[in-house]
Order: sequence, then C-alpha cells, then structure tokens
Amino acid sequence: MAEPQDRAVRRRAGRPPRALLGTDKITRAALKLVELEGYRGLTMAALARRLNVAPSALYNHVRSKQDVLLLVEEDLMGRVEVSGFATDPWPDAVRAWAWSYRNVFARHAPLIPVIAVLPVTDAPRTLMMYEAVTTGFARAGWPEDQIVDAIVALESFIFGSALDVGAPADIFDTGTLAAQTPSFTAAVRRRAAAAQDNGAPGAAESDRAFALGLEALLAGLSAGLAPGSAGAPG
Amino acid sequence: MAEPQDRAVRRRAGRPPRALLGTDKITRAALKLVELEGYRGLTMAALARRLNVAPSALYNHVRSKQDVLLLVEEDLMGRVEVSGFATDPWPDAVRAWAWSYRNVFARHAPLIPVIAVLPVTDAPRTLMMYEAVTTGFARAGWPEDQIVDAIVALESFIFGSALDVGAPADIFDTGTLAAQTPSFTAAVRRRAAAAQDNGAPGAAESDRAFALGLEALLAGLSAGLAPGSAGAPG
DNA sequence: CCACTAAATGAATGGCATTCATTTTTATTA
DNA sequence: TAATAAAAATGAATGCCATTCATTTAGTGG
Repeated sequence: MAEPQDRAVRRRAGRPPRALLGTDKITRAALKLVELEGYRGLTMAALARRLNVAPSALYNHVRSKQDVLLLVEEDLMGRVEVSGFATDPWPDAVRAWAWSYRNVFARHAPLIPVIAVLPVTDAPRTLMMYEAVTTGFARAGWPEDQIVDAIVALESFIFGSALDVGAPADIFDTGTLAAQTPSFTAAVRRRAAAAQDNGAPGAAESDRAFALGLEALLAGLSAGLAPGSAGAPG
Repeated sequence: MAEPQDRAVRRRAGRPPRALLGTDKITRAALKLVELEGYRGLTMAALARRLNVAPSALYNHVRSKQDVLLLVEEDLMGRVEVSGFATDPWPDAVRAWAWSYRNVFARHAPLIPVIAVLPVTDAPRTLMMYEAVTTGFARAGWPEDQIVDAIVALESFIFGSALDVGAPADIFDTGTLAAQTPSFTAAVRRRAAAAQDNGAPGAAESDRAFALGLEALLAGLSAGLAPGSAGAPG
C-alpha cells in the first residue's frame, strides 16, 4: 500500500538520500510496461513515469534506450529452459530448449532483430545458456567444430518461428487474387481444415509449423552425424 | 546530366501539369536510398528530398511509411528465385529458392519482422512466389494439407538466417566470461579455426550455418515424406 | 573539511511521421 | 462549354520521442 508514495508530490531537484533507480528496477519496470502496453508503449517517458522519476534520470543508469532493451533481453534469456542438456537424451533436450526459447521470444518479437545481431560479450545469462547447450551437444558426441554452426542453425529457425507466432490468422488469405493462385489457395484451405479437424484453435497453426520444422531439423542433424562420424547423438 | 533538374528552384504550390510521383517512383527511390544509407536513412523527409518534392506530397500516394516498406517488400519478393520449382527435383528447387530468398533479405533485415507478419492479400508478387513454391511441393508428392506448414517452417529458418547474416564477426566473443564458459568458448574457437582452414573469410560463417540447417531440413522433411510414415512426426 | 562524484530535476533540442489548409491543375459531368 | 469535383502539389503546423545540458542536492574518499 505504501509503494507508490506520492505521485502528485514533486520531488525537488538534487540527489535523493537513497537512490531511486538501478538497472534491476529499470528492467522490472520495462518488462511490466511491455506486458501491459507492448513494445509500442515502451518509451523512455513511459518508463520514467512508471518509476515516478523524470525521463532524464534514466540516463544516469543506462546509456540509451537500446541499453534498456538489452537489460530486458538478458532477463528473458534466463527463462529459457536448458536443464535438459545435463541429463536428457540430445533430441529431448533440444526439443525442450527450442520450444521454451521460441515461446519466450514470441511475446517479445521486436527484440529478435536486436538479439540476432547482438554480441554475447558481457551478457552473462545469454552466455550461460550457450554454455549449457554446448555441453549438451558435446555430450551427445558432436564434433566440436560443428557445434556452433548447429546451434546457430537451430537458433535461426527459432527466431523466425517466434516471429511467425505473431502473424494474424488470415495471413494467407489470397483475397481477389485467389483465382491466379489456385494451388496455394487450395493448400491454405486444406491446412485450415486440417487444423480444425484437430480441434485446435487459431494460434495452433504456428505450433504445427514449428513442430514440423523442429522435428525435421532434429532428424536431419542426427542423420548428418550418424554415418562414419563421431557417433549418433543420444 | 539533366536528371536532377533544378534542385534549387522552388516549385510553387498546386497540382503540377504532369504528376511528379507514383508508387513506382517512390519504390525505386526508397530502394536506392536504402542501398546508399541503409534503413536508418530511409525517412519520409529523405525520400521526399530524393524525389525533389515536399514530404507531405508522398501522402498523396502512400498512406504511411509502413506503406513504403510494403512497396519495397513487394519489389524484393519478385527477385526471389522460384523457376526451379517448375522443372528441377524438389531438393534442388528448394535449395535454390531458399538461398536466393535468404540472400535477398539479408540486405533488408529491418523488413523481416514486417514481412513475417504481413498478410499476403493484395501482394501479387509475394503470392506468385507462394504459388510457384506450392506447385513445386505438390509436384513432388507432398500431401496438400502439409504444404503450407512445410513452407512456413522453411521460411522461418530463412528469415532467422537472413538476420544472422548481419551479425558481427565477433558476436560470440566471450570476453571476460570465457573462464566461466569453457565448452562454448572452445567450440567458438574451433569453429573459427575450421572456417579459416577453409580459406573462407568472415561472412562465410553464417553461410556454413545456413547450409547445415538447410540440408538438415531438406533431409528431415524428405524423410518425413517417406512411404510408410504418414507425414510429419506428431 | 573539501573536492569529487553520483543521482536527481526541468528545460531545451532536433528528428521524425503525419495532418491540415491552401493552391493549382486536370478530369468529369450536367 | 461551363461548373464542379478530384488529384496532386506546397508549406506550415502538431505531437511524440530520445537525448542532452545546466543546475541542484547528497553522499564519499583523501
């Protein structure tokens, strides 16, 4: 009850006795703001308002809005499931990791172009995720010089799939051009019908595509390992 | 020589005798601007300057900046290679399509979050691409109700991989946290060494990851089609 | 005790997409 | 053909947004 003290009372200028901000508080406020208003609502002004502080005060703790996004990203990376890599068979561990990774970032699609290109240096949680995944791959017998490529390939699929989750249900509506695209229009109808037969509602379509692609990747990657190379994963 | 007529001469207000703009001219100017200055440089003001016109004039031809991005996207979709689907074996056609798709959008990464979520309705070139791909899948014997899911899965991988192309060479530099991430750090070093042995310079790392993932997807999807199994794994 | 640094305020600044009133020209229609 | 509507331009706002700067106040290290 005493938390949002006096919103109306203006604080006078000058350093306060106890610091009002900190990267942790900024991170939590940013996450809450995104949850409530989406990334469009994540502005420095809105963030400051939420923290009951002037916008310029934020710049004592972050260098830019980009910095705020990085704080959020690091927090999210800590929510990705990697525990399976220590214990489970390789395909199960990858499956659990991939689904949780996709689901975490499906709700944070605007971060994806940022993450995909962001150096991991000084991003501890992100690095810990990669460390766990790498040990799991090594444990399964992957040759060391291919592990990072395999992770990057899986990650690319995951990022693209996370974006796909945000697509509207009618994204493939061919509209007035249906007559000129008969094969595609038919395939889209069949897919929708199949999804409904399954009793699954709208959003499940991206789930089906993700499952299909992930299983194909798992099978294909396993097969690539199998022949004469360092042994099949498991 | 006569192209940029009189930059300094102010046109007086009012409709000009011949229209100065049009969606085609706007599209070309936007593409040129992006080529020269990147997406940061693609502002309505810069676009107008390039077309020797007032910014507000653009709004007689597009509803918003988002519209400009859609014009660019449609143009780019026309550059994706789909001719193989009419003639080549399925894996070859998919390979050619996937590589060209990725390469086209690697240079237009900021468009990817837009495309991934954009309805295809009234986007003729985009639809024609999907039509060609779909016919190729059908020709290869894919069950109609799985074609769209397979395309979406491949596309997700392609979009994610296109983002990856823009990553800096040192994206996986573990910096001061190397000691806490020994497996990952070692794998990154091995990868870099392998890339150098190949004589391939920097950007080739994302190519290797893309090739690995694409071949795995192709193999996995083909296997899922095999006689006995009724399609994708559940 | 004093200088320095940290952390806040509040008032700019400049860039951006977009809107609106106005003007001029072309196209339509009665 | 005359009147009117619609199209396409200008130029001046508008409002939002990230960021910077001068200023104020409060702890901190020598």
